[in-house]
Amino acid sequence: MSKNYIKQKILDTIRDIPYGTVKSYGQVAEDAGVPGRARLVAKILTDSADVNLPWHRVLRSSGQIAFPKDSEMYLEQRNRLVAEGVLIVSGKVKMSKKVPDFDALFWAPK
DNA sequence: AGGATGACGGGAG
DNA sequence: ACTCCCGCCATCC
Repeated sequence: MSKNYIKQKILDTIRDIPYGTVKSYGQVAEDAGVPGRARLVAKILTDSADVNLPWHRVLRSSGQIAFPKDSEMYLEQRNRLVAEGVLIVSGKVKMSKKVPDFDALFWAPK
């Protein structure tokens, strides 16, 4: 189990996140076979500027975007998520895979 | 060598 | 919802 093998595994896991859905750093780590290594996932994202990588589909377990609210990256990530139709309420993405109900959609702040 | 720092997480109060 | 606090571990002073 080389260091690169794990890195590759994590990148693959991120690439496999379906369009319009999200996963937390911890979930990615777990699915990649390295539970408890959320920080490693973040680190790998930091130094992989791969354009084909859906980095915007990875968020905190709380559903929050990991960047400061006013940062460039924050806006970029938020825009990409919205573009994929991901529902965001009060700055938090709905982590549930369940389809949001009518009320949630109707009352969601613009 | 040792302390501080992260695109983090979970538990306790 | 919010604050501390600790586990985690690669990196950087």
